[in-house]
Amino acid sequence: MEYSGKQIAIINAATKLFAEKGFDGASVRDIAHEADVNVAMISYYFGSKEKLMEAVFEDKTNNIKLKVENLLQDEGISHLQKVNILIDDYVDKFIHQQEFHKIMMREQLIDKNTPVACLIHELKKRNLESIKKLIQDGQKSGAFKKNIDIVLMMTTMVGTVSQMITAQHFYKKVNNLEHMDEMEFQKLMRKKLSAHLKNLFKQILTTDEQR
Amino acid sequence: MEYSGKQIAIINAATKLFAEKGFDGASVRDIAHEADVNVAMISYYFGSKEKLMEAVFEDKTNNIKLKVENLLQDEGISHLQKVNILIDDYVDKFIHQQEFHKIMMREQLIDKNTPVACLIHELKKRNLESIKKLIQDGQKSGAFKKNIDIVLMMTTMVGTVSQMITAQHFYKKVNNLEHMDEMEFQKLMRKKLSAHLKNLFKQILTTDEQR
DNA sequence: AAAACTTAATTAAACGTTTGTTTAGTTTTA
DNA sequence: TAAAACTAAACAAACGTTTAATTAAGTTTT
Repeated sequence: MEYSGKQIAIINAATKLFAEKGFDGASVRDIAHEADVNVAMISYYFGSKEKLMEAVFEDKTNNIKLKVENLLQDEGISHLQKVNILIDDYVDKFIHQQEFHKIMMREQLIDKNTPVACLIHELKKRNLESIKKLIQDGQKSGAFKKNIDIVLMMTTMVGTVSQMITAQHFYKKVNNLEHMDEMEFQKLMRKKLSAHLKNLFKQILTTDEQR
Repeated sequence: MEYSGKQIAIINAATKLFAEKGFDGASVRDIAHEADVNVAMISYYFGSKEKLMEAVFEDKTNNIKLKVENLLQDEGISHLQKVNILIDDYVDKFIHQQEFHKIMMREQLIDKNTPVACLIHELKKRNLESIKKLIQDGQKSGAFKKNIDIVLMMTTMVGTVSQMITAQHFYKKVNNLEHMDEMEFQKLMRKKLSAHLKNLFKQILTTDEQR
């Protein structure tokens, strides 16, 4: 789908306000004002507020797919290195698209089978399948141990990053990092999260579980 | 604050619907209908929808405080055992009060300094202080290693459990657990999460980080 | 103990806003 | 000059809240 300048402005304004206030909290007039267009343009271009949300999803999910497929083929790097690259990729994507990820978190909390919920479901399933392959490759080669609950492992990755973004003000405050500008702080978060998750994953994947 | 039967009904209805649909998504008429009371009773008893949300928080945060204070004094158990008890306690509270925790997650996503946001902030700060003591005790005794990023560790605990609850339908589906009834599935989640987090925390706290 | 009075609980209806969407008309573009 | 882009205004529906009237419960007076 090719979007005009105004349509892109609307999608970006919607992304910002849906992330800040939620779908019901952000009115179409808010969005139109933020995008600097007439209210009617939203219905005119997207049909409805609901459809606008779907357009946001179609637009933002294109840049969000993990680069795990190319990783699988690569034979020059170790299995653990592949996992580490995956972690870096995920953390990067999440931080650079915070707004959209916040929208995803909200939508997942809703107890309904909306079109958007299905999109998220498919996205997660596709990601999980790829990662499963990557882990199982490592298991076959003996680099990773058996009996890994991959879904639970992914839950920790997604959950840790989500929680960090959600509570970043809290993290800033308790660590006395309020002097930092936004860019600098994002870099720090990225670094800390990556190192932390790589450490955790190494333990999950390669160390024997204690019983 | 002592609440009458109807007031409790309103608070519980609000908790359910705020969790399902969010603050803006749940109308006062929805809530009144769910609680089987007249719409006007909400303003009559609580003043406003906003104040009702605050009442929900005051009511539900009373049963949510972690039992970490008593743990600190106890000298009969090891430092790692204390952490394990803390994990069990947290997982239990989260699963048994899913609805309220979903509300908390949503509220944390909002970029505003609402009274409710302050309540969450204080709750988290208090919890963090207690856990800090518990960890530092273990460090002084030599049971835990130095240089632990406690906030990051807590982010993983909170994040993993949150993510599991948020995406529990997904977890059910990919593990072919859809035949399970709700109670049985909650037991499984509780067990899996506890074991997983205990394993992770043991690594974070006692194993030397690889560099 | 009955009647009178007071306060609290409860209701249906109405209030003024704000909501998402549509209309009918105007301007711009090709 | 026909199609597309755009606008201000109007639309009905839903929103949170208030009102005015009624019922229930409790207290005081006779």
